[in-house]
This record gives sequence, structure tokens and C-alpha cells, in this order.
Amino acid sequence: MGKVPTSRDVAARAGVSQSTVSNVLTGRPGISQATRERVLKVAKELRYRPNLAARSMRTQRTGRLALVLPITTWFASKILAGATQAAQEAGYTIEVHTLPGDFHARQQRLDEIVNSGQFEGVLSFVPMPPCPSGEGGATVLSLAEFDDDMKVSGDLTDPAPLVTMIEELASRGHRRFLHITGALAYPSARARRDAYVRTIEKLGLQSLGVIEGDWTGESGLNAIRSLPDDAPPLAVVASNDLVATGVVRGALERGWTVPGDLCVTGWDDLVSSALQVPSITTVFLDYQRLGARSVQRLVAALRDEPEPPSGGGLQRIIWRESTGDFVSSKTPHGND
Amino acid sequence: MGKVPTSRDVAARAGVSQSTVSNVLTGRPGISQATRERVLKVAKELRYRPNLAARSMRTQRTGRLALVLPITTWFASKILAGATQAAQEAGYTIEVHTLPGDFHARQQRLDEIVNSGQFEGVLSFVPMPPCPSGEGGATVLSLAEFDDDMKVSGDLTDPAPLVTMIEELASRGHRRFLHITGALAYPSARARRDAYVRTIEKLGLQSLGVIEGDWTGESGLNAIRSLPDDAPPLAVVASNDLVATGVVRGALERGWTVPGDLCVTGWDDLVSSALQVPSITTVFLDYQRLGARSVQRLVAALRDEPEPPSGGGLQRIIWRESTGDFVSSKTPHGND
DNA sequence: CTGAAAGCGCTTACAG
DNA sequence: CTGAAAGCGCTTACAG
Repeated sequence: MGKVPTSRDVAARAGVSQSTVSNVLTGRPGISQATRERVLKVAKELRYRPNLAARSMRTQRTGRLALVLPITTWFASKILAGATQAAQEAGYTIEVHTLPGDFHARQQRLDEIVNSGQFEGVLSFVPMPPCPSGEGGATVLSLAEFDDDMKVSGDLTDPAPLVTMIEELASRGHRRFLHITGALAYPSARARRDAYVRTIEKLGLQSLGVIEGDWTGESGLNAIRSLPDDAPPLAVVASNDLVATGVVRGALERGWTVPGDLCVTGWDDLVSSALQVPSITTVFLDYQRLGARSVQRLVAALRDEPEPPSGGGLQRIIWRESTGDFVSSKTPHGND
Repeated sequence: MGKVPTSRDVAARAGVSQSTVSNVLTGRPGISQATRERVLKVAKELRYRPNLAARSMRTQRTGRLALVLPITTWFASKILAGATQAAQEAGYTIEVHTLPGDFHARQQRLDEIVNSGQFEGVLSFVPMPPCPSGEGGATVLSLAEFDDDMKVSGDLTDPAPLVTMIEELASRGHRRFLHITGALAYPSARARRDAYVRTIEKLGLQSLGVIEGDWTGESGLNAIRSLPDDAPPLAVVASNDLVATGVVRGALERGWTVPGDLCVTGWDDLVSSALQVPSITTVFLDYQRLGARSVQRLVAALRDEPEPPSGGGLQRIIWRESTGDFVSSKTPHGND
């Protein structure tokens, strides 16, 4: 009995035909209760598991989704955790693909993934090239794109919290602002920049500028180094926590206090952000739920079902010391 | 021509039989140069891709590996990037599985993964239960285990850098040490603790204790809060950067300077560690290479080939401000 | 309500 | 050096 049991084995042992086993296991109607129970019992005894390759060949469905992630992103594991669980619940498996750095290689890899016929759906967290899909391509859901109206399309790129943060800081009396962008190849970076410009104008605030950064701490550090000595008092809206951390370092380097002379906001709620001194005011995004919901959206699209309700509210501002806010000693997120 | 081309289509168009196409594509010997070229040309024209499910059914090989990761780990994406690339080079695909928190559910999930028959190999970064594998289980390579000799087995759990750090600090005159552990369910946490105890004893240093932590920043913070007022001067060996960040906060809270009164080392080289003030002395581990190498080891085991050379040296100490070291303004790792 | 038969696309001995 | 035939394990009309 070194062999893995097949549906034929189950059929033989249950005294029915292979098709009946199949009908029971795929949940078709029109099987007597007694037969159904017997088959299920035998299948369990034999620890029978359907051969997915064989099933896939018959059904012409692979049951596989591709998840495309940038080569190294800190939120990958959270997305993954949510996505794999949601996929499992929907009866799909997920294969992760990280894209290489070189642009041409990326395009080719994406094309391969979308058109390989191996995946029913593709969930991408990197910007997709303009319609590489041809005839038999997979259904693609990209969370790093603008939609047709050039509006940001979804939680990953929604800059709303940035607007709220500026409004709140303004209501506290802040008048002088500065924005350090993320890498502008990312829709989220462009969305935040545009929201910054819009909000400053709307509220009649003073902007010392929009400095182009690249998501790295160094870009934050260098931005602060480039400021004139009379820059403070200043509220810096950084594109993420790492940039904000660089900003803090730059400020201290120049003898400016944080949040006294300069206050700063980030984005991402990195694990260390709550603990650093000063702790960083930030925007928390529930990547795990985002991953799960995205898979659900993709699966709904595959099945021509209506899109599941968005549920909204994946993002949340967390006020901390870098903007002069009180912080309890409890640190909310501290997983390794 | 809305259909995906099959090997039969290629055969017809190339004027050969299906078996010849197969023989060419699987690289068998004994095909004339002319035939080979013609088949390859047609396959390319038709954008033919072998149906992997069908191939898998014939060969009884799935070509799939499972990568098992803890539910949320910051290094997941790096492991993944290396692992998927190495897998692709070896002709395998990788499916990622994150394990739920509940112990019983975990065991069951692991058993399912190992014995599902879907995977030829399993690469695990979580401790595996004692031999869940039965008859037809997959080959398992776990990187979070002790080996048979109860020695740490591999780069993930190798505490050597911790020994080096203590030796270096001692040579600079430090005499009073403290260790804050990671969650002791992890072999790496136990390995570091044991190495700490051993090294303190070997060098005749003074230990103020080994405080059990859980990898979180809070555990570092609380450990420092629990110290007597006369604890400094003190060198704290924290289990990771997050704990070290909590230690810094705790020290500042008590009016102790860092690295003056208290110096601290971490582990992991989190992206923010180079930028925080003070920046954190840490151990960098090349997770991407670790992922790639682990897959290569697993594949070698599957093929009964000799284990590839380890290459060693995946870990590297980075000295920074938290131990009073000079730091250039260049930050080495700052990717988002 | 149940079973016999065909076929998904591939690879693998085997015959020529 | 090349092709005809069988079969991997499943699902799906179809017949009974």
C-alpha cells in the first residue's frame, strides 16, 4: 500500500463506480444519501485526496492564482498571509512571483505570468505594463494602478489620510509644510504628492517645497540637509516611516528639536516606528485584510460574480511623538 | 485560433509526430538537428507552452515546492525573492504557505502540506512537529530546527556573531552585560541565549541576567524598566533590532545615555536601524541568498545529488552608534 | 439514482 | 532517427 489512493480505489472499496465517487466529491446533486455517506467514509479511511493535476486537466481550470510582488517589500508577508487564506477559502492556490529589477526582464516575466495559461488570475502589487495580455491571458487585478478616470484605485494608493493629517496639523497652528515624495514611479507616491499640493492650496498654507525622494531614509536625511537654516518651524509630510526616520536624523543633526522645531509624519507603521525616539506619527494600512479582500475581488471577477463589498477603512492614522502627540506605553504592533 | 496550442498542434504544423515534439522539448538525445530546429521554430511561432498539469500527470512529478513561513515575518519577502528565483532555475515552482496561530491548526496544516502529494519538497522556516510525515510524504527541509546532535543547524540559527560581538565589546572594556532573549520557542532564540551564557562565562564577564523576551520592542522596554538604578554601565545584547529599539527607549526614559551609560546590540538590520538615532549595531543576514541556497539544498536532496557547497558567511555584524561606533552618512540598506 | 466510455495534453516504452 | 499506442487520474455528457 505504498501507493497514493485514486478515485478508482475509493470506488472499488465503496462498491460504486468512479463517476459516482467524482459526483459525490464535487458535490453534485442527485446522489442518494446512503451512497454519499459510504463514499465519503471510504475516502476518509483511505485518506484519499483528488489528484489536482488530473482534475485540472479535465476541467481546464488550474485553480491557481499568481501574486506578483516587487522584489523586496516589507509588507509582502502580510499581504501573503491574507491572500493565501482567502485563496484557500475560495478553493484556489497562490503562487508568488517576485519581479527582477531590470525593466525589460520585468515586462517579459509579467507577460509570461499573464499568458502562461497556468494562472486563472493575477493579482499584482506592481504597476503593470499597458495591456500585455493577449488572447488567452489571465484576468488581472492590479493594486498599483490608476483606474480609467485617473483616480487612485483602491486602498493602496488612497491618499486621504494625508489630507486629514495636514488638516489636523493646520488646526493645531502649523502653517509651514514640506513634502518629501516616494519614488514617483509608484502611483501611491504620485497620489500623495498631488494630495499634498491640493491640500496646502485649499487651506492656504505655506509650502517650502515638494522634494522628490525614493522611499529611502537617505532621501529624507538629504532633504533636511538641503533646507535653509531658517526653515523651522516646519511640518514635514514624509512619504513613509523610513523617510520620516531620515528626517528626524537630519533634524537632530542640525540641532533642531523634534517635534519642537520640526514635526514629521510618515506612512506604513513599521514595527520600529512605535518604539523609536521620537516615535513616528504614521498611517497604518491593514495589508493582511487588503490581501484577503483583493483575492476575493479577483475570484469574484473570475466567476463573474458581483464585486464583494469593499468594507473600506483599511487605513488609520496613528498619532505619535513626532507630531507632539501623547503615546501610551503600550506598543500596538510589535511582532517579529 | 482562440485555443491554446498543444503539442499536437506543434506536431501537425512541423510535420512530425507528437512524440517527436515531446522528445525535442524535454531535451532527449537522438533527434536529428534539422528536426529539432524545425520543432523549436514552430513551437515558438505558435507560442506553445507545455501544459504542466498534463506533464505532471504523466511524470508523477508535480514540480512544486512548498515554502512554509510564520504568519507574519519581516524577512518573508527576501526569502521569497531568493527562493523563487532558485526554484525557477531548477525547474520548480514555489507555493507559499503561511501558518495560522493556533497550535493544533498549525499541525494539521503542516501535515496536509507534507502529505498532500502536491509537493515534492517542503522548505520550512517554522519549527516542524516531530515527524508528521507518513508514507508518501514530501521531502522536508526545515531551517528552524536543531539537528540530531542538538547543534544549531544552519545560518538561520547560528549565534556566532553574538559571540563575536561580546568579545569585541569586552575588548573595548565592557564588563557588565545583559541579555534579552527572543521568544524561546524559536531555536534561534535559544541558540543566542546559550551562546550568551557560554561567552560571558568563558570571558569571565559579569552578567546582570538573562531576561526572557518575545522579539517585541515592548519586551526590550520592559526589561530596561525592571533594572535597578545602578545598572549602568551596561552592555545589552538584545535578541533583535526591535528589542534593541525598546531598550534605547527605556534607557532614555530613565535618563541613561546611549551609548554612554548603556550600549546595545540588535539583530536583523531592519531598514530603519541604520537611520534611527542612535543607529543600531546589528547582525545582517542575507535572507535572499539564504532562500536561494535552501531551495538548492532541497532540490539536491530531491534528486539524490550531493548537497551543494554551503558558501557560508551569510551573517555580518554591522557596528553602529548604539555601541559607540562611527557611522558614515551613507546608509547601506534603505529599500522600501 | 448510478455506471460505461471518452478524453483533457502530455510522456514513455516499444516497434520500425 | 521517428511514430503509433497506451495511460497518468480525473470529470462529464450520456445511457440506462
